[in-house]
This record gives sequence, C-alpha cells and structure tokens, in this order.
Amino acid sequence: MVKSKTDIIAQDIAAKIRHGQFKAGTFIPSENQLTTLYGTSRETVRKALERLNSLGLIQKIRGKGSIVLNLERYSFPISGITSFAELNRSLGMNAKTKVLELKKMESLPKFFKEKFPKQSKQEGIYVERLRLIENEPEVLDCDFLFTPPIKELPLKVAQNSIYNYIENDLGLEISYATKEVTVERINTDLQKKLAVGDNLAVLVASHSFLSDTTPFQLTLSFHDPSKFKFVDFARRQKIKP
Amino acid sequence: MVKSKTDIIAQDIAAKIRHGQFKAGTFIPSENQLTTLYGTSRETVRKALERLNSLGLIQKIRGKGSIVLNLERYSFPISGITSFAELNRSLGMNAKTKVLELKKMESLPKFFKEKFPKQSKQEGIYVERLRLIENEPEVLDCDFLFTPPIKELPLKVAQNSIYNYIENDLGLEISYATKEVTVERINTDLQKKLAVGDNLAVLVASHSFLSDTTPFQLTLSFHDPSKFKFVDFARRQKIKP
DNA sequence: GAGTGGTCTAGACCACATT
DNA sequence: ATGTGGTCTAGACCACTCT
Repeated sequence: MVKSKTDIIAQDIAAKIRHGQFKAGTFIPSENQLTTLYGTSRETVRKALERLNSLGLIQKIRGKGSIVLNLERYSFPISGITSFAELNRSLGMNAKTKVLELKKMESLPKFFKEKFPKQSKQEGIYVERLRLIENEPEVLDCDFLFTPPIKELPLKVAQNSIYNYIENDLGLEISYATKEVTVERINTDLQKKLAVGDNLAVLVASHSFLSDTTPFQLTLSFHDPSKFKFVDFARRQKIKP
Repeated sequence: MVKSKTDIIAQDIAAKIRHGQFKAGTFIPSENQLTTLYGTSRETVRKALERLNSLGLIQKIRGKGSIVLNLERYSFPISGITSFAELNRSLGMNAKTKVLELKKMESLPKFFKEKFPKQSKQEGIYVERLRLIENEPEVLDCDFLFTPPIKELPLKVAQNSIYNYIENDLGLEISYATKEVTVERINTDLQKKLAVGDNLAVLVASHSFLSDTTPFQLTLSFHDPSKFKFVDFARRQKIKP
C-alpha cells in the first residue's frame, strides 16, 4: 500500500490541524505556498485540500484562502466507516470488548432477516460483542461475516479489531457501507445485556462492502439510547437526492 | 450561478442513473468514452465521477470501470443538507407544513441554550413548524435564524422553503452544517404536538453555516421515534478521526 | 495590481483486468 | 496487447478579495 502524494499532503495537514499547529479560525498557507512546500503541482495540492474540505476540517473561501474549521469531535461518531478499535485508539476512550459469542453458521440468523430481508441463505461467521466504556455497557454489536470472503475468525481478532484483520492480514480492501438508524423495542434478554431500563434501543444496521462491491459484513448495533450520540458533518450537495 | 462542466456531467450521469438509463450493477461508459461524449478533458470527467463515487451512486474499480450501485433511498435522510421542501419534492412524499410560531426575538430561546451552550446573545427569528406526512405528525422543527444575515422571514416562506428563500431571494450560499443526533425525554406539550405515546423523541440538533463560515441557523428537530429512520452512505476514509 | 481559490486542458506514466 | 481507472504535471484563464 503506497501512499500517493495527495494522501501524504492531506494527512500531513490534517495532523497539523489536530495538533494545533494550524489553529481553528486561521488560514492555512495558500495553495501556491503549499505547492512549493510539498514540491508538487497545484492540482495535487488542491486534491488534498478538497479531501479536507469535504471532511469538514477546512473551509475554502475564494479570494481569501482556506480557513481551519472549529471541530469538536469528542463524541461517538457512526458517520464514516471506522471500527470501534480505531475509535478507541484515536479518541482515547477507556473501552473494552467482551466477546459473547463466536460461531460459524450455515445461514443468516433469524433476527438479521428482519432488517436485511433481501439476503439469501449464506454461510458465515456470527460474532456478538458487548462494548463497554468506563466499564459500563454501551453497545451490543452483532456481526455476520460472509464466507467467502472471510473463512476464519480467530477469537483474538474478535477481541481486538476485525477491520485490522481484514485489511492487514487478509489483504482485502474495505470500501463502503450503507447504514440505517432507527429506534426499536428490544426484548428483556437484550435489556439485560445492555443494562438499560427502557425497552427501547437505537439500532444501527450496516451493510459493508469491499472495493470490488463484494459484500462482506452485516452488523446490527444496539445502543443504549441514553448514551447514544451521533455527530455528523454535512455539505450542501449540488446533486439532489 | 453558472454551472461548471463538472457539474453538468455529474448531474447528467446522476439523472441517467435515477431514471434507469444506467442500471444498477452495470458499468457506465469508460472515462475515455465520457471524455468524447461530453467533449471535455479526462480530468474533468474524473472530477464528476469522483463526486458520484463519494455520494455512493457508483463504485470505481481499477482496470474494469465504474459500476452503478444499488441504491434505495426511499427513506428520510438527515445526512447531507437538504430541506424538507426539497425532500418532499424529490421523494414525492405527501407532506405538509404547519407553522406554529414565527416571531422576532432579542436572544436565543432558553431550550436552545442547553444544546448550543456556546451561543452568545443574538438577535434572530424563531420559527416552529410541524411536519406532517400523510396527515400524521412526523417532525417538529424549531429554527432560530440569525439576524444578520437574515433580517426578515415572510410567513409564506416559512410555509414553503426557507432554504429556497435564503439561496434564491437573499442570494446567500448555504455551505455546511454540523449535526448531532440523540434520544431525549420530552415534556407533555411536545408529546401532544407530535401525538406520540412515549416520552422519548429523537432529537437532531443542527448548526448551519454560509460559505464564508457565517453561522445563519440553529435547528432542533424532534422526531417521532417510531417513525424515525435515517439512511446514510459512508466510505472508508484515509484520514482517521 | 497582486494574491487567492475555481475551472479546465493535453499529455504523461502507472497499476490492474481482460483477452 | 489493449482498455480500464489512478496519479501527477505545467500551464492557462477566470472570479473574487484586499490594498
């Protein structure tokens, strides 16, 4: 996995924003200055800035420059595709994962079919994991990993990062996901696992794909509604839904 | 507002996907073909395709082509910045808006300050609107529009589209927003307005900005949890949070 | 007028798929 | 060998902001 110049520039500027070297409300160097700084063409610099712009790290203003936006990302985001392990690392949460179940299955679990009715019979691996933050249950993640492309799943991987395993050990390229967030009534078994009083939970259902459009994962995440918080950044689109 | 070639190409291909001219699971013409089709350079075509790619309309696969993804966007998205009026039009919902309140205020309403504690005293216009779909209450939108940049808000605008008014009548450029989704307990007054049994609602709090980073709007949207559904498309980022 | 970002071009070389 | 998308370049012209 070689990084392109665009990757390097975007990540470098993002790091400088995170570390406060470029402060919120101030302008970063102009495109021409960045061009000489990184020794590339202006279009390459512009591609890197466009990435930061769409993520909400900067705002480009014609005739003036690119200003660093005031971002406060201390919460639990479900936008983007980021694994729990990655979030834990980058946000410095005191988080733990408890694997409740891990088994191969001949077909999709029943309660998955309600949310993913179009899925046909398919072999795979079922994993159920409770996520705790500061020793309090926060999320119950139920994953179904398709076989193929995922043949095996060591317990140690489930305890740590499945995404790291898929990308680095299996060499697959995780690309995109569709997500659906709803509020659902849950049974007493789930109430007990999450240790919540209400019989309601926030359900995030995800369908994830590799870069060749192969589906590899279905996830049902049940969140304690009193702890659920989802932060998003959105830009006004020129292409309407 | 002149459209760039990139805009035209992106919107044209998006329309062809929506109308089924380019079908899900099939490849759209190659970049070289599109280059001759639209009479532009390849980089321009690529910028248009990149936009469709990030929106989840297509998936680019190296060595093969760009495949149309299977999108089903029949639900109520809060991702992106799209006004209720725009959604109603493009999704063909039978939706109505009932303006419950519209008044100028010297400062931010009290219940806004809990969600936006950093806002200082500021003059503005408060609007409260109930959104009905198929004659059933779905969302209560509470908006606070800053003065400046928004001096006046005719009742007729509140009944139709505030965004259309801001962009087309005032000539301002709506650019981006931060959003936060939580589940909150609501009082009986709100329960009555939304006609829900539970004392819980999904709250979407938004902070919206113009392209010069001027804030112009705060919104608190209370959703009936049993009807709330939020669909998102996400790509794996090279820049980690 | 000088500096900024916005758009577009024509061409180059590369990595990957397919035949 | 051919066709596909991925990356990068050097340069051009434009629209806007500020002094």
